[in-house]
Amino acid sequence: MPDLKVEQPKSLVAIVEERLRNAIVDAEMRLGETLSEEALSEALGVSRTPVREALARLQLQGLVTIVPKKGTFVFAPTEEDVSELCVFRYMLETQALRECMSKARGPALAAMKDALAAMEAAQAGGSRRDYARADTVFHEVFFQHCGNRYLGNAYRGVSGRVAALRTHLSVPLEGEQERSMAEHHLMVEAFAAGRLADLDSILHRHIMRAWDAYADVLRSGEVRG
Amino acid sequence: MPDLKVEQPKSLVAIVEERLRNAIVDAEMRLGETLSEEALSEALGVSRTPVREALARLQLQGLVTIVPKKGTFVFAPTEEDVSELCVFRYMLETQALRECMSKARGPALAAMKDALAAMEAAQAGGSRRDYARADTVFHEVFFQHCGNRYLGNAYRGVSGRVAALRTHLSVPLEGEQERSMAEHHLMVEAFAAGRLADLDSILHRHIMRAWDAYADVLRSGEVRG
DNA sequence: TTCCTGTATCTTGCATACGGACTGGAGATC
DNA sequence: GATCTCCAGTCCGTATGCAAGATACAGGAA
Repeated sequence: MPDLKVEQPKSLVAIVEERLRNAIVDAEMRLGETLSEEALSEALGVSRTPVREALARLQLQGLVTIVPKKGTFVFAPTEEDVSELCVFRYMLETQALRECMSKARGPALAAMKDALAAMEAAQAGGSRRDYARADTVFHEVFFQHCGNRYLGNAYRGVSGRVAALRTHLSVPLEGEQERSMAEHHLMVEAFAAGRLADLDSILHRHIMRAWDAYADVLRSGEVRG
Repeated sequence: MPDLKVEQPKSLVAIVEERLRNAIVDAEMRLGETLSEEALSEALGVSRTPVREALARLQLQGLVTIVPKKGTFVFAPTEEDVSELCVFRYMLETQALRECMSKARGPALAAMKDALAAMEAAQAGGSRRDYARADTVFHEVFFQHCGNRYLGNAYRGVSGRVAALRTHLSVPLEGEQERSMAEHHLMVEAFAAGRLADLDSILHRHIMRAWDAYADVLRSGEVRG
């Protein structure tokens, strides 16, 4: 018998969650913005129940903050937050890369090259949002091939924030995107060559430079509602 | 004016979540056991809504599995699961210890000693459940003092599973608890002396030995409902 | 003016109702 | 006896209603 498996239609909760997540990550909403369950449910054309459940999930991903009886707000990171997030992210990514290299070097490399191509395409296309998305995909590759689901889950738990910061706080600095591309190229090269130490240091520099940029923007206070 | 701040009564969701979590972690429920939202809500004396929300949170902690339209089940780890979990746990704990040592050595050491004392008390008292709980607290200390909330969150995301395995899969092997105590003592000593490399290797041995024990029990198949 | 207070209106927390999807078993059919 | 079909029971997904806390603001008292 052929494989006739049908995919289940997504639940409303899943749809709402994805929609809201995209709205936050793609900067359709401002950091700190107030969200009302009722307003959202009306805007989305569903009842409050799935909205509420989706918001609860997003809270666990750190994308919104729910204050009892007051309201729900898009997350608003402090400088310290961003710093800790970067440190944590570096820890996860470096570990994931280590696992990738020892367990699934070939497939991981191929996927990284694909993602890199997508980044180049986005850069050529000139859309900052597309570039940020491709960047996100690139880093997700590490976790798809690391062979440890818990590592991947942990990353998923912060990837929303990372991606959101990328979109909200990235400023089109002179040559910034070019430097980012160059670093990604270097990472792929180091990975292909199996130079783990180099890879670590590039990744560290890459993430910490991003942190600098974010911190600058945060200090300038331009992103608050 | 004196400080008269009142603590907010916990929400029903939080209460239900904690209650269910304890029930799973303390092995009041069997691994793989079926949970019905309605049955739970009746047993707990609340409506399905908070139960449902609590179950969703527990799913994100990996303590239950929700199958759409079918039911909710207490998690049932495979041998592979446990292996990946141990690897991941070692990664997190070793990183947390590193941060503790460089940022909050004194307080962390004090807290570890307290936890150790509690473990000894539990051992003297002879309750396996109390010992397992104290063990859990000991390892949580690392994350309370590591100064990185994301690291702590990531641990919270798996600590339920870790704690549950401790209770479900630990068998009172000859001298097992004594060996565990000895290892914890060694860890505290190494931490106090600032011997990070030793600490790492003790921790690694400690976790991997636990893994061995769990795997044995899993293979024997005694824990399934 | 300044401060307090009552109230209108917002928010979420929780309970409940209904319908669709799944499961297991009794009975019919071959 | 084996297999199919139908049906009742159970579960979840979603919508809706009500209660209670939080907030903002108008209006009165000092």
